[in-house]
This record gives sequence, C-alpha cells and structure tokens, in this order.
Amino acid sequence: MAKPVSKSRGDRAPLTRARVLRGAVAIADASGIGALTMRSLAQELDVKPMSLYHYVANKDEILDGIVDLVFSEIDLPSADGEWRSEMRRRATSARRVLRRHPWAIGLLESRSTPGPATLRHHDATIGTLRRAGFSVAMTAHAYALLDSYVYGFALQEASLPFDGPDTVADVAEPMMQRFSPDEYPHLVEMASEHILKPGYDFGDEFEFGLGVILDALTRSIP
Amino acid sequence: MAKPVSKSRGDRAPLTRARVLRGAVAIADASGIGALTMRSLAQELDVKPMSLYHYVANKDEILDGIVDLVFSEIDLPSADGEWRSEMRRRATSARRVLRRHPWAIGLLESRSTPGPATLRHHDATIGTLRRAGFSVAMTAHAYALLDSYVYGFALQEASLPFDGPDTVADVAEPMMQRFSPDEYPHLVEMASEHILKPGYDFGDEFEFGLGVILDALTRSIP
DNA sequence: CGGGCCCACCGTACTTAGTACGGCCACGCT
DNA sequence: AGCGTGGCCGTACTAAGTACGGTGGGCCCG
Repeated sequence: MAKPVSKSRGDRAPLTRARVLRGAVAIADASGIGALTMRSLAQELDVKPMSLYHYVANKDEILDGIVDLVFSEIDLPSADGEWRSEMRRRATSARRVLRRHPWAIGLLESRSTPGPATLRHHDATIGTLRRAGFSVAMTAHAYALLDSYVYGFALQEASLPFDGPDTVADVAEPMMQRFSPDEYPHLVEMASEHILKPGYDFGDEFEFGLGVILDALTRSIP
Repeated sequence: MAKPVSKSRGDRAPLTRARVLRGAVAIADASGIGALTMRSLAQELDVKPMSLYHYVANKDEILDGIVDLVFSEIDLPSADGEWRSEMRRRATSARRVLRRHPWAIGLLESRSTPGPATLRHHDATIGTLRRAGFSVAMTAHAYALLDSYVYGFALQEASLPFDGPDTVADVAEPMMQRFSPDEYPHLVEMASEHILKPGYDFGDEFEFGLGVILDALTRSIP
C-alpha cells in the first residue's frame, strides 16, 4: 500500500509551457534540431505527444519559443557601462550561447516573430550605443555590422566538422585526400601550414574581427 | 496518330543529377526549403518519387548538392585583380546570391561536406588574399572576418519579414502595436525615426560594414 | 531478324512525424 | 453526491523518406 500521492499519474512535475520549451532546448542541444519531434519531446517529459498541445499551439510555436529562450541567455549590455566593453561582452556572450545551441542559428532565418527576450535584447543594445553618442543612423550601421559579424561567425563555427582544438587533424586528414594540391593549392597551403598546426583554434579568430570592428566604430563617434 | 516519340513515357527531358538539383533549387526558391520534398521534387520534374533515387542516394545528398550549386553562383575573385575590389565584388555577389536563395544560409550550418564549387571558391579567395601580401595567418583572420560578415548579414536579411524597400511600414506597423515605448524605448525610437522612414533599406547597411572591414584589412598588410 | 539483357523508371508498402478530434478521469466546488 | 473543469491521452489521418522488388522498352548480339 503505497503512500497515496495527490496526483494519480506518477508523481512527475506537472507540465508547463516553460518545461516544454526547456525540454525542447535540451533535446536540440543533445541531438540536434532534427531530433526534436513532438514525440521525442513528449517522451523526454514523460507524457504522451498530444499533451504538449495544451501548452503550445503547434511545433512552430515551440521553435519560436526556444529561439527566444536562447536570446534570453545572452548577456544584456548594462545601461551604465562603457559602450566598448559592453559591446564586447555582449558579442562574446552571444557567441558562447550560439556555440552551446548551434541549431538556433539556422532557426533565426526562418522564424520572423521575435519574442520578448529578443526584443529586450535589441532594445538594450541599441540603448547602449545611443548613450555612447552614436546617432540613430550610425547606431543602425553599428548594430547591423556587429550582429552580422557575431551571427556569421557563429554560423561558420557551427559548420565546422570538429568541436574543439582537439581532433582537428583527425577530421581534416581524410578530407585532405579529397583535394590534391594541384586543384586547390591555396586551400592546401592554408590547411597544412596553419589550420592543421597544433594549437590552432578557429574560435580564436573571433577576437581579431571583433577588435577590428570595435576600433572602426570608435572612430565614428562624433 | 501522334508522331512516334523515341521515348515511351511522354517526351520530357531525361532525368539527370543536374536536373534533379536544379529542380530542387527551383522549389526551394519558390516556396522555401520546407516545401522541398522528394514528392514535390518528383512532381516538378514530372516523374515519380522513387525515380529520384537513381541520381541521388537520399535527400541529404540533394541538400549538399544544392548548397554547392549556390556556391557556384558566387563570383570568383579573379586571380589578377586588385585584392580590395575583388573582395568587394565577391562579397557583394555572395550577398546577392544568398538573397536569391535564403534557405541556403540555414543549410550551411548543418551540412559539413563541402562540394567542389565550394572548395574552388575558398581556394580562389584565399589565393587572392595571399597574393595581396597577407601572411597565411592574416589571411585566415581576414577570411574569417569577411565571411562572417557576409553570412551574418545575409542571415539578418533573410530573417526580415519584408522583402524590399516597399512594404516595410505595412509589416512593421502591426508589430509596433506589440511593444509600447515604455517597454522598448530605443527600439521604438530606432523604428519610428529611422527604419520606418520612407527610403530606408536594410540592404544599404551592407556597404557600410563592408567598407569598414576592407579599410581595416588594408591597414594590416605588411 | 529475333531473343535476351540492361537501365531508367516506377508501384507498393513500411516507418516516422505532425496534429485533428473527441474522450476520460481525478479533483474541487457546491 | 452530483457536476463541471482542466489536464492528459487514445485513435487515427495525412504527409514524407525510402527499402525492395519489379517492368518494359530500346539496343546489342548473334
């Protein structure tokens, strides 16, 4: 005679919209966005597929939701910090977050209804730039430039076949077989003399570009 | 009594791998990557679904194939041009191509086996930078920066809900209802004072950032 | 000229996924 | 006790990827 539990079905936590979205992120992180199905999500949450529809209208709403959840993980620039360091912090944080959730990058392209965290994020960033003395037009330029760089870098990082500075050579070697130095001489030079060298980490390129961009923006404050 | 055609089934062109891939691009361009299914593609080509499998192993191979096809549309930098103008031309062309095929951006993240056009493209670009006097390491920096910017810009463009400078206000107006000036003051300022002004075109931001980047790179040639 | 072979194409069917529709059952309120 | 309600689910339909095994018309060989 088990102690009577208040709820009949097991004693798992009750479903909520937040739990649904967090579960979806967990699945996408672990196995890619392709593994996120209503059925796999239901299983993760220990319910049956149709139960999810009491918290989201359809799968698209889940996708919109997890994109906003990802945005909420990015550091907001603080209102009173120095703009350059705040922008650097924001960019670095955004890259780290998108590295943790690489599937989110591709989703940005298809989802066009930003959630509240996304809007808050944009608002804070624009605010920091405006307070730094950038005109409205210049803020638009700067923001487009910064975000393009961050997103594009994250996109390139995500499409790399390896994951850290560890197994670069292992993955690249078989690939090198595919193209002879005659066909792609510069690619081979770049690979053999630089990228395949121990210690090379594509992620380190991020700082260079970010510095270039911030320097250039500094010069365009009135 | 119809003129006897040589082939029994209708007189449509015979299937080829190239025709399959071109058809796939056509569908993705017209209706988005979501509308590209083996069945829709078969219908487009006037065959039955299973016929496609004589030319591609599976759908993934089609996705890899069309990404490479997209790359092949991007202008290669010419070997003997001035590096700055060649890089500008390449970037501009890439943006135009990715605007024509926005679905390709999201695909870049998931596909990690570059095709021949992709490799040729990278090789030519690296070659131009090396010939301009950039060191191997600096070329890696420059290329990462340039490509990040181009991809990221294309990604942002693709996620805009409108398509040209025409219906910006129409789309943005209802969106403005969702956030009050109290919640997102800077966003509202940016929208009302800049982006919603007639004549604003996000695409114009591209030149600014590209110029900034090319200027910065110029300064880093030994 | 006839028979066989091959290759391009296809029919059928199985699996997985999204989701419409209508229950059903425990709880709490009266 | 009856009843409503809210949270969960069973069933089933549709769409999509693709395994597997044809099949039939053109062409080559004899």
